[in-house]
Amino acid sequence: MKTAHHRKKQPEAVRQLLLGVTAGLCVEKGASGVTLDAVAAAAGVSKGGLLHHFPSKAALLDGLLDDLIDRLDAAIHRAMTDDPEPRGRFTRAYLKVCFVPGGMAEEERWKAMTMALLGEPHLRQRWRRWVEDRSALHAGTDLSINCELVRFATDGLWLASLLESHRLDPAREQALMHRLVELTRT
Amino acid sequence: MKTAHHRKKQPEAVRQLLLGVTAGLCVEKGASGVTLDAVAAAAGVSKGGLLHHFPSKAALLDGLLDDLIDRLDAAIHRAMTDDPEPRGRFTRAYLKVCFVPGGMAEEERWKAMTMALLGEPHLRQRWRRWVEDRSALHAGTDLSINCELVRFATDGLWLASLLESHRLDPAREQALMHRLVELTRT
DNA sequence: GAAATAAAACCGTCCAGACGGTATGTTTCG
DNA sequence: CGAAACATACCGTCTGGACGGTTTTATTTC
Repeated sequence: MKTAHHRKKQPEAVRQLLLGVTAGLCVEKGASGVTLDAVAAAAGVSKGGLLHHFPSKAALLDGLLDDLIDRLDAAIHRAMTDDPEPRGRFTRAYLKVCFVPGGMAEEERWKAMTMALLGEPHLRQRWRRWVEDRSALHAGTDLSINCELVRFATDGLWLASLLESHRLDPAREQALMHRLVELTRT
Repeated sequence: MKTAHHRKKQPEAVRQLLLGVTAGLCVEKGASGVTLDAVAAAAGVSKGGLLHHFPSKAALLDGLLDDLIDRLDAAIHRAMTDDPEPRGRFTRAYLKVCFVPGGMAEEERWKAMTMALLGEPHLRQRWRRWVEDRSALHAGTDLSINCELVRFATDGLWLASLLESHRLDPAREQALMHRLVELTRT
């Protein structure tokens, strides 16, 4: 790829591209399909270039997690400020961000990340930390049994979409969402 | 089957051992830690021996899934026959099997399996088939929104235990379970 | 403001080790 | 014996990543 030399350099764009390609590859070919060669090739970058942005494979996955946690935090925060009712606010935001179309735009990447997460003990721990932190942070408003239930159901729904399990029809999904939101208010 | 005197080799036992070791390795070292060499070493068997029982790595993982699906079906069936109430019977059994201590003894192996499942598109599809089949099979008794909700929550709970997220205290867990069972009856 | 210099953003190659798998023994058991 | 249950040795490929070069961009200097 000779043109790469003469192209205008946009390191941040390349970085994002690499993360996106990593995520996509993870979904399509599975966790074992994520190799430096494959990522570099799919992104139209040499392996050396890839290793310039992320000095190791672990750094690449860590970078992906960092990026996505930031986005998730931002999306949740956005959803929470739109919600006047304090009780169960975080739980509703969590639900909304995960499943309302515009909530979390990068669904594909999250799928990928979840897979890598479950596969790699190190990432698993980092994720666990995030969950604990957020849980403690919103203990004041989202501690009820029902809220906890809703959050677990959200995770379950999420897992189902990840596994591409039986897609329930939209009407039913709508009803389920409504019921879940309802539960956060009791 | 067991003539303790002259039976030195117990191929079936070795087979089970290999599956167990595979599962354990997957949990401890992550999906990438599952290599034929590692499995063979951890089981105290040569790689040739391992490949005698499972002619390929894919066959090993498939075998693990087969084995666990059989166990899951059996456990669910057992739980269902103990339940007099038809409505939501399957959902309650699903919940019980996943979280009552004696329900599903092989928790470690299920954790491993889920990871491998999410990582490998092929296994993902096989699992999806199982979910669809069971869902259709019990459509008569477990079709309500609440049942679906409970099943999703079960998956979420299970995912949390997989990630070793914040272990909620037993009393709270008990309350949550009670609430979930309650929901299956409405 | 242009030349000089530093630094960042890449490329292409090579390699040591790991990995899945084969091919070929050797022991054990019915 | 003969087949199943293992072990040993080995091979081709792939993978992570180290390394040295080249080109683009930013900064300083005069």
